[in-house]
Amino acid sequence: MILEGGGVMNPNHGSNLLQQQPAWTDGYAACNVPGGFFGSQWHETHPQYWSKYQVWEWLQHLLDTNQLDASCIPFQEFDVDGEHLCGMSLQEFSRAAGAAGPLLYGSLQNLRWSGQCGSDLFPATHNVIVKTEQTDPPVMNTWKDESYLYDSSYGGTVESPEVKKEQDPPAKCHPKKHNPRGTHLWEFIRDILLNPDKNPGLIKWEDRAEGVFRFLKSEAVAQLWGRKKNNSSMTYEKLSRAMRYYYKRDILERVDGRRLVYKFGKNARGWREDEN
DNA sequence: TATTCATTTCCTGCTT
DNA sequence: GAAGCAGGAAATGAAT
Repeated sequence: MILEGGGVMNPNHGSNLLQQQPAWTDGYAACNVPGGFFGSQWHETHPQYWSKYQVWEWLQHLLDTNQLDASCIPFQEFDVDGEHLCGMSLQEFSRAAGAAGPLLYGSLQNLRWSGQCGSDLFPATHNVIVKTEQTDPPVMNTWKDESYLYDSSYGGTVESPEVKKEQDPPAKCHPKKHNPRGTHLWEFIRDILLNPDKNPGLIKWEDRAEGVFRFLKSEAVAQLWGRKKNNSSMTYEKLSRAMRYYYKRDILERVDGRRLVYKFGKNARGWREDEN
């Protein structure tokens, strides 16, 4: 292992990450295909010009910011590019995503016409004037300011736990108990597995029914995770350490004798085919 | 301000 | 010898 500063722990690690150019795009250029994992980020581009993967990133962002389980949004229903997405009606969003449909629709319309997804995100869903054409430029540089990210406040249809308690039995869509930092690593891994068309040979199921999967490009996954966390120094070695901590929490189970193979445990949710 | 949580980083030893 | 795994220890940063 090569240590920063000649083997001494660098006290400033991560301090300059936002200025650093992600180096991983070089090493995995084979994956840098249109609509793949390595294009520009969704918030840098107008929704009309999103690739399928950017649509997926946007969905993931909504899960993160609204503290929703991945089961709230069936990603397979959104196997479309930005142009197709922008053409979907509120009814189509509701049909595809159920209770989360209006949230998705409102967020998208907000992005399309105001270029923001801040705290007034959801109210826009009720007063959206659907335009039939637009000529916004593909790249909206103001969106590069990510200060709006991780804003979880909106007044949508997904009720607070307090409201839920007095109403329906446990619904599919509910806020997470604790997930202040957005997607957990295991959820990130799971979502790659659940979206094989967005997963250019990074991870594959070994036994779908048992939740056994294998890393095909371990370092590429680590770099992708690092990109999500704004940490360009992420490696598979570090990622795998985080994975091993999941053993204690029964989120993952050990698979003895097989390299790069993991198995979802009883506390991992949303990976089973019949769960969505 | 202290605590908790979910990593992240570094390390040693072991296995493949 | 390289790569990966296991797990201890400490650090980090955001949320509570």
